[in-house]
Amino acid sequence: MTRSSTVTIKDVAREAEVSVATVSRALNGHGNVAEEVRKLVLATAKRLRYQPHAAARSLSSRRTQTIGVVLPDLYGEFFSELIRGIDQVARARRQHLLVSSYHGHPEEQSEALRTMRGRVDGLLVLSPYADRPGFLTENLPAALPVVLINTHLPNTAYPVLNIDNHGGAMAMVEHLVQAGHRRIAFIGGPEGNFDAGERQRGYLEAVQALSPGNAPWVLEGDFSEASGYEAGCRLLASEQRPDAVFAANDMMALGCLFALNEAGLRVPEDIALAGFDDIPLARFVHPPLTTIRIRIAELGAGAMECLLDMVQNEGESARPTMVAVPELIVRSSSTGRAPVDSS
Amino acid sequence: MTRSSTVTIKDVAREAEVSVATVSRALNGHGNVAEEVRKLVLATAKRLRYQPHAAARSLSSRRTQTIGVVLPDLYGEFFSELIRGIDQVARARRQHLLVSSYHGHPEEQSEALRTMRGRVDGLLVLSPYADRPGFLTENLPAALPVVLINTHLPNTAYPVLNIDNHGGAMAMVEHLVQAGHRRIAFIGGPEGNFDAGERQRGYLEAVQALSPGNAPWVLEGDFSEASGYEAGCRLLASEQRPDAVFAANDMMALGCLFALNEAGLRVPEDIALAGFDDIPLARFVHPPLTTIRIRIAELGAGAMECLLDMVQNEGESARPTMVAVPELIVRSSSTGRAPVDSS
DNA sequence: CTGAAAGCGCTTACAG
DNA sequence: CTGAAAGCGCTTACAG
Repeated sequence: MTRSSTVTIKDVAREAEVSVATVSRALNGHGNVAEEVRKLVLATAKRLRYQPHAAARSLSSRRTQTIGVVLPDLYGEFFSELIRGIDQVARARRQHLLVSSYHGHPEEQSEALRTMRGRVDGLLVLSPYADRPGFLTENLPAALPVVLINTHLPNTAYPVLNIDNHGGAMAMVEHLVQAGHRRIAFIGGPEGNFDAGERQRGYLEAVQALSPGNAPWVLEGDFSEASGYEAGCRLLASEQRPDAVFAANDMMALGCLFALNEAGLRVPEDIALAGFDDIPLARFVHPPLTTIRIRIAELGAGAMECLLDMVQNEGESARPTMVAVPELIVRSSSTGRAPVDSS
Repeated sequence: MTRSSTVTIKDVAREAEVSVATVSRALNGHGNVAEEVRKLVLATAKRLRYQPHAAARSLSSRRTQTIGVVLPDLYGEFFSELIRGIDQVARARRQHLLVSSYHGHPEEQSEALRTMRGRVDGLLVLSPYADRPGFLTENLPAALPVVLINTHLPNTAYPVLNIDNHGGAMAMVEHLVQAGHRRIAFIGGPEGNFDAGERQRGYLEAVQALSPGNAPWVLEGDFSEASGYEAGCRLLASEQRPDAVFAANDMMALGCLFALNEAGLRVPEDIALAGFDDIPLARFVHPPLTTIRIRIAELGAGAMECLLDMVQNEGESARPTMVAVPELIVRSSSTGRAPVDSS
C-alpha cells in the first residue's frame, strides 16, 4: 500500500528489478533500452502510479518544462486574451505556465524576475519597465531565453512581439477617407503611453498622405470614457465640426458618442465615429462602433511559439521582431457619407 | 566576473569564508547565526547577485512556494476575476502561481493533476470533473492540500468554496415581489448545469414562499442570448403576460430584452426584467439591468487564503465549506411598478 | 553558533 | 543494452 505521494524512481526500479538508470531511460524514451525491459518498466510505473518528482528532475536535467509569464496584471480583457493564446501553445507543447503579475515598484518586479531562477526554462515578459537599462539583463541569467511582448526596447537582443498600432491607425484613416470623410479629428491617449503615441503617429501620417488639404486636428484624451466625452464637447463647441472623429481607443469613442448623442447629432449621418481595440461593448452600442481589432490571443500564441523554439534551440533566437497585424472592423458608426460640400 | 546564472550557494560560502550550511541558515533567517556572520553572508550574497535555485531548494525542503491553479479555462470574465483574486493573495503571501487549464477529456485533466507532483505545495481546483469518484484522490498525493472552488462534491474531505446561487435567486425574487410584481416568469439555464439548477431552485422556493397565489412559470433556456430571445418570444405569445421575467443569467436577460423591445413593450413599465451575473454589459444596456453580482475575485482570494492556511498548518483544514454571498444590484429594468390590477 | 555530511529524487556520462 | 556512481544545488539533523 505505497501511497502515490511517496513512490519514487527507486521503488519502480526495485519492483521491475532493474536499475534506476534504466527506469529513467525507459520513462524518458531514450532509445537504448531493450523493448522487453521498456515495457516492463512502463507497466510497473503505471501500476505503482509513479509520477516523477518535478523538482528532482529539474535539478538534474536543468529543464523545468515551465515557462514564466511576467505581466503587469492578470486582470482585464487584454491579459485574459493574451494568456489564452499563451496557454493554448503551452498545452499543445506540454509546458507549464508560471504566471507572475506585479503592480508595484520596479524593485518588486526585479524581485519577481530573480525568483524565476530554477523555476522556468524561459520567460515571456510584458512590462512597462522592460526598457529600463539593466532591468532584464541584471535580474535574469544571461542564458535564459526571453521574449518581449508589446515592449518598446530598441537594439535589444531579445525578440520582441509588438502590436502595429501605427499601421492600424493608418488603416482606419484610410477607411474614413474612402468613406468620404475629409476633416478627421483625433482624440489622443495618455501622454507617454507608447501605444497611444503610435496610434497618433499613424493618424498624422495618414491624414497628411491621404487628405493633404486638411490639417490634422488632435484633441487631448487619456483613454478614459470621461476624456472622450470631454473631447466630444470641445468638438461640438468648435466653429466647424469635423466629418469624422477617430478616438485612440474605444472607451473614448464611447464617451464621445455620448456627447454627440446629447447634442442631438446623429452618428454617422452628421458625424462619423471610430475607435481602436474592439472591446466587447463596441458592437453593442448604437450605432455599433467601427474600430480596430487586435488578435491578442494570436499575439500571445506567437510569442510563446517563438520562445519555445528558442528554448529548444538552446537560445538561438529563431526570429527577430514580429508584429501583430490589426484588423479593421467596419460597423455602422462610420459608414454614413460625409457631407458632399466638405471636401 | 561570475555570471548571475551560475552563482551557487557554494560560491557565496567560499567568498564569505563560511560553510554552505551557514549561508543557507543566514539566508533563510534561521536564528542560530551570529549577527556578524549573518551580515557578511547577506552582503556577499547580494554582491554576487546570488539567487537560490528553486528546484534545488524544493527538492530538499519539500516546499515549492508555489500553488497550482487548475481551471477548465483561462478565458473570460469569470476566470479573469477569479485569478485576479487568487493572484492578490498569492502576491501578498509570496507564493508563485502555476496555472493549468484544460478543456479536453477527463484523462487530460487527470494527467494535469498528476504532473503537479513536486511542483506545488497545494492545489486550487475548479473542475467539472471533480465530482467523479477518484478523480482527485487517485491523481493527487493524499497529503497535498486541496481547496475546491464552486464544486458540488458532497461528503468530501476537501474544503469547498461555493457560490450561493440559491440564495442569490431568492434575493432576486424577493426584490421583484417587493417592487410589486406578482407573476414572475423564470428562464432556466442548461440541463445539468449545477449553477443553473440552484438558481432555479431558489426561484421556485421564493415564489412559493413569497407569492403563493401565483404558480411558478419556468421557460427553457441554455444561458445563450439566443435562448433568452426565444424565451421572450414564447412569453409574448402566451395569453397572459407575466409582470416580470427573471433570467438565470444576464445573457439570456439581454436576449429577452431584445424580444420585448421588438414587440414594442417597455421595460420596466410593461414588464420588469432581471438577470444574474452582473456582466459588464448589464449596466450599459437600456434600461440598465437589475441583476445579481458575485464577487468572484473575493471567492478566489478566499479559496487561496484557505489553501495557504492549510499548507502552513500541515494540511489541517482550517475551515470547512464556505460560500460567496451574492449581491443584489438593482437597476432600472426592475424598478417600475407592476400594474396594480395584477395582484 | 558552526561545519561536515547525508539526503532530497532525479539524469547522465562512464564503463562494460 | 545496462548498472554503479557522480552530481544537480540546496536543507537539515547531527556533532561539537
